[in-house]
Amino acid sequence: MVTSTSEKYDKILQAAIEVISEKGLDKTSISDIVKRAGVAQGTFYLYFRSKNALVPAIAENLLSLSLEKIKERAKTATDFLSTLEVMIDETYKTTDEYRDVLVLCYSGLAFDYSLETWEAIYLPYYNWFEQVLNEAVKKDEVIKQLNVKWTAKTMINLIENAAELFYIGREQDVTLEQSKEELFQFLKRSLVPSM
Amino acid sequence: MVTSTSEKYDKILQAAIEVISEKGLDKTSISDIVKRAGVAQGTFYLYFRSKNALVPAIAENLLSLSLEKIKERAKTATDFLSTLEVMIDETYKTTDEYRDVLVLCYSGLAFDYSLETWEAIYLPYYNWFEQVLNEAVKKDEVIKQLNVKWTAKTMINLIENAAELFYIGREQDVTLEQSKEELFQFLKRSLVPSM
Amino acid sequence: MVTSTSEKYDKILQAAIEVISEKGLDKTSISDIVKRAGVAQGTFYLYFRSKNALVPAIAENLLSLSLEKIKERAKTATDFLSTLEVMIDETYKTTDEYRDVLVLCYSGLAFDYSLETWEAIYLPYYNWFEQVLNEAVKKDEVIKQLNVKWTAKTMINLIENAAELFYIGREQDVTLEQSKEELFQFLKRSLVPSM
Amino acid sequence: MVTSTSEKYDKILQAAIEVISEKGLDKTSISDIVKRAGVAQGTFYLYFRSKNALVPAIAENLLSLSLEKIKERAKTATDFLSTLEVMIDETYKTTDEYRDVLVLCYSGLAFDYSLETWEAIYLPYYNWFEQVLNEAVKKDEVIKQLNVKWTAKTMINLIENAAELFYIGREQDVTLEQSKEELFQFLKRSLVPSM
DNA sequence: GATGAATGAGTGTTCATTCAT
DNA sequence: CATGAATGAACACTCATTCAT
Repeated sequence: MVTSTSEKYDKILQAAIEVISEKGLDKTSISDIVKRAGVAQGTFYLYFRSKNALVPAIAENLLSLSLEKIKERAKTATDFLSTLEVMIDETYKTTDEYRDVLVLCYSGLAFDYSLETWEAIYLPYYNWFEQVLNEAVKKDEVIKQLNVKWTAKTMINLIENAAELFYIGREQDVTLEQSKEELFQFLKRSLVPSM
Repeated sequence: MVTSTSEKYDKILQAAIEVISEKGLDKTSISDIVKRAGVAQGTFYLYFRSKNALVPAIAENLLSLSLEKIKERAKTATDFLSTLEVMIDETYKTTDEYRDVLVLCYSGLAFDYSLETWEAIYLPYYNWFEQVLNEAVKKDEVIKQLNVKWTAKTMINLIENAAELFYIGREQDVTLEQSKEELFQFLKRSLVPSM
Repeated sequence: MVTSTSEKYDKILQAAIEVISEKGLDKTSISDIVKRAGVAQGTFYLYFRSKNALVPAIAENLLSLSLEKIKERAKTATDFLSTLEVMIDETYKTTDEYRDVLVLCYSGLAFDYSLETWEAIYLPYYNWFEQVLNEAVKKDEVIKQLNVKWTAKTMINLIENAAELFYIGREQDVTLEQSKEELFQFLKRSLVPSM
Repeated sequence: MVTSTSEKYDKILQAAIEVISEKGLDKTSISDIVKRAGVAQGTFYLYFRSKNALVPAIAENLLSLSLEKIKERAKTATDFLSTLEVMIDETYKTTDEYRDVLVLCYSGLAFDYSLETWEAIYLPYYNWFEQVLNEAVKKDEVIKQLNVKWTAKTMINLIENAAELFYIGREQDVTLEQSKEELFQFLKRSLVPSM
């Protein structure tokens, strides 16, 4: 996953995100994308091996943006629960903004990519959150009997899913605040010592 | 979602599940499916509006099968946690058996279907589990301060995701038993009163 | 061209005229027609050998209707020019009412039918008008140096074409009355002795 | 109607005229055409929006060829009747050479094209002949009481129809010379002052 | 690097037609 | 006569990809 960021690469990637948001991956043609990006048909293939190669690239782009923001805001968080709040809030925000492209990314495996690709994309996020959990364990902010690796992955997935459920599945039973709060409490109960 | 179960419909659906399991949706042609099903090309379109219409149909088929089994086994469960165990166990089993088709279904929204379709498919499962949760609340088996609707949806999603993570994401850090146990404890801590 | 007029035959033919008027021949499927006619798919083939067989059938239907009316009204015409006026008027009327189907019929040969079919359809019209012309010659109402057969065919074609030009080609330069009058004078000048 | 004449465009168009002449439009597949033209399947769609888009393109091609020749030969014509003779002769020739494709073109409206398309194709022919008629009026070669626009259109149509009737409808009653002569006299009587 | 004309394999879908009931 | 489920051949069209410039 080389993030060779040239001007054209970015143009194409952003155009792809836009067009796919509007039409869905299937109905989006390379022709649509290059037209929007303002480059030639062949130029696409200077930056992406194939149409399908877009999906992980988009995912990486969005996920690293999102992680960036989370890390930034988490700097000011003094305890684990504040960090958790930041993660939830930021994940909901990203999901709201990119909901149409995110269904692609969250379900990337529905497109025949090697797991390695996706592991690689999520690794920085997983690693960072494992670290957060480990520190929380040390500080007795969360219970000790956790498989940290499993918990990190599962929680990240759960948060993404809850957001997806809210924005895309359009739960009509709860408000945004209620959804986030319910999720927060759900996780807190599971992780934080009763007293 | 009319479950008009004619002989041909079933033949085609089962053939589709088989072929898609082997080749993935993209690389599966209608021709592949009808050949396997032993019907004519045009017959497919008597039962499915389009190729994409297969996805919700498959999802409904698998989910209702799975729910059937869960309900059956849950009959013998005396308390909430036993029921939870059954759900987890059965979800992992289904995911194992149909992993390649399930990525399609779990990520159904990546294909341009109306949410209504998916809501309708999941509704029986959601409804059943809401009922289970409500009874558990009554019996003080789980905490009272739950938004039952939200919790039902989220838990079902979480269990599916954990199974997907294990089988498809191929977690290498935990065994099957560990994964299920970790999940069980995670949910138990969040739902069951401390003592 | 057997005009075996059964109830279903008529239903199907009328339905065909309606649907083809709306969607054009190409985009009209047998399925559309039988649905409109309220009969079963297979029933169509009890009355028509194929989809293409509809075109001459429609043509015959419309042309014989039109000829019927012309003959009826021509009975009261005392001279050749009155008869000509009736032909023009009635042809314009039919063209107006069935313009969308008539393009099919007027250009029937664009569909691979044997000329014999079309000759047969037009024969009664040609024959009747030849007779009219012959009588007019006898009565010195038209010039003598005419090839009657050629003139009959050509005039019928010309009248149909002028009507088509007016209604379908949507001439914007003349009114309905002007178009008919211009045509009438055009033919009169060519056929009627100067004094 | 952009006559972007690139090499490939011409190759495809000529191939289409040939194949359609042999098999008719319906039974001609794009595959037939591109094989004959020696280009790839997809190349067809770089130059024609669809299969049906061939029809006006062919019509324009043939009509402009025909008009070219008429204009050329008409240069030497000293009076209106000579010009008329040229038109008739050339129209019969074109109809003879391209009879199978011309039925398509003469009946273009049977294919769902906008009238504008056909108006545009015929416009140069109409315009040229209107001019011819106007000059003839000035020179007292034809009668004054003509609606020139209507007459131009109608005469062009009539000539085309007479030729079609002769070659395609296979009149068996007259020879080529007789048919042309009959037509010429028919028009002459209608247009030229008696003395 | 950038272009965009050309490629041609690949496939979903339609629909006229048949035939067992 | 009537039905309508089943057929399966046939095809227009798309589009990811390449490559000469």
